[in-house]
Amino acid sequence: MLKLQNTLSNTIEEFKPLNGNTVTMYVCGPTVYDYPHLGHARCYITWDILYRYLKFLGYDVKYCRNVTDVDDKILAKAHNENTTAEAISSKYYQIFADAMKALNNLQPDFEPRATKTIGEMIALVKLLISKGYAYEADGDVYFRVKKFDGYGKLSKQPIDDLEAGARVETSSKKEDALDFALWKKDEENGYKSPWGIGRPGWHIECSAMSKKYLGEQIDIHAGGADLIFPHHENEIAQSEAASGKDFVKYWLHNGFVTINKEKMSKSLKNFVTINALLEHYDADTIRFFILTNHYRMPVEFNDEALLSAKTGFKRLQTALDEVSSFAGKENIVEDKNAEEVEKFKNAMDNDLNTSVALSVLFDLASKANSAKANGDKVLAGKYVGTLKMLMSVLGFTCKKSQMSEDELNNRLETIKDKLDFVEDKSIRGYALIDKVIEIRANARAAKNWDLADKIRNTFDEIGIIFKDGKDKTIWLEKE
RNA sequence: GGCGACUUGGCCAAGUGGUAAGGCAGAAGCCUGCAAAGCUUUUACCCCCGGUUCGAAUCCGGGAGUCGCCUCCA
Repeated sequence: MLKLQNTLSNTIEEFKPLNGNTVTMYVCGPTVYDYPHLGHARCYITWDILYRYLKFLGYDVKYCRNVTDVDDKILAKAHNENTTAEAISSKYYQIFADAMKALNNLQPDFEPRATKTIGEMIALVKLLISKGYAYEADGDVYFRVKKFDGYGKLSKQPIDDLEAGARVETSSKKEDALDFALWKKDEENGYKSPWGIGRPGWHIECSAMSKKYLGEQIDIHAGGADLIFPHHENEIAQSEAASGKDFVKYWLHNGFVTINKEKMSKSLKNFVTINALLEHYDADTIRFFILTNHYRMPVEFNDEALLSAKTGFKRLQTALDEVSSFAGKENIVEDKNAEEVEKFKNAMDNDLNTSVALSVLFDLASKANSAKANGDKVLAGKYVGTLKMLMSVLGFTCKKSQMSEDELNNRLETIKDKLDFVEDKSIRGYALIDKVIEIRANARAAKNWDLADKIRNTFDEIGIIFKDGKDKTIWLEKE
């Protein structure tokens, strides 16, 4: 039985979808005006894993992750770069989408853009006005916070303390300092509405898109913990005031990535972009790094941690590759009833305890390696098949990247003068490597260690390593 | 000031009352012509002080330290 920590109750609750086997899940997506950083990666990897795990459990999941493409920052950037908001948001949406793909996050079932949902937002604002929860003021529309009884129930903020807070934006247009904007007058960049030309407020976007794609009541709404207040609090107010029903059954929030113990963020300028990180570490390493910590805990970024993750993941990858090759395709089977799968599910069921889930993968890798060492292909295939299945549930690519033949030939070119031990000079690419392995195998059989070592050293120069197995030698790209 | 979270071995980390998973790093051994990979073994007075309990890293109280939200923020 899956259990998840619900921010609303601040307790771990059993997960029971509202409607049978269907799960509706909404995640607050990015505002596309800049490069996404590791903090975004953590958030979207976390919820990607929830999506994958729910599907693994057999649920029919409808996953919606919006794109906020109408926003002050987008407009400001467009102004600075002398272009349109559309150009800015399209550019950064594409960068975001590429990053998600590079990280091996699954595509959500719906990925609506705010600018395509304006009609629904206007309808929702109209409804709130008609119910007395909102009011127009000189082209703006504000939500009447004190009219909504449950305000503060998610963030546990006593409304009096909020009011006392000095940092709440005041405006002479508002009836009350706590009221927040549903619609803002903007005659330059706005859309037609009953209140004149303007733009939607940030919070109404998610309420409208969630309602349009998933319905008035949904199972899961997730996002970074920094969205709890005011964003999610305001979403609750808008959606529940409009529908009169509970908006979300389970509110889930992920912790931050920190750097020098401080939250990684745009404003502190202490962020590392996903693209920059991918230049040094592969997607599996980044995912592994994220999964070593529980999703609600902070995770501290530094190179030592990434290096540790890289080595750790490599152990799983090596087991997967080498044991698969040993066992042979016919022996690799997924054993869904294996005790390790049971342990994995127990861990994931416990509020997505991915660090324990990872320990199950190491257990399987270890058992697979041992089976290989004992020459048991059937057992090795069983363990490695199960390992592969569970790695896929966690969203690892499980693909080793083989060097392209062109790249290989480029590298071979730089050592061509040292390949005098290959008689046939016409062979190139992968075939040449195979030939070299054969020559080296013969040299080793003849105990010609000088030649065997010379070959290995020569290829080491171009970043290619030979690993001598029991009955065959394989080559790898050095990292 | 209000609300919330965290403090476990050299580093990271799990642990939801019964005596400390796992990973990285280190050490020893086995295997291998050597190397790589792998296998085996190996290091914890759980921030401090009280309390509850037969028994607490786990529950309660107090203290110290760290962080987050309360403003755009994943």
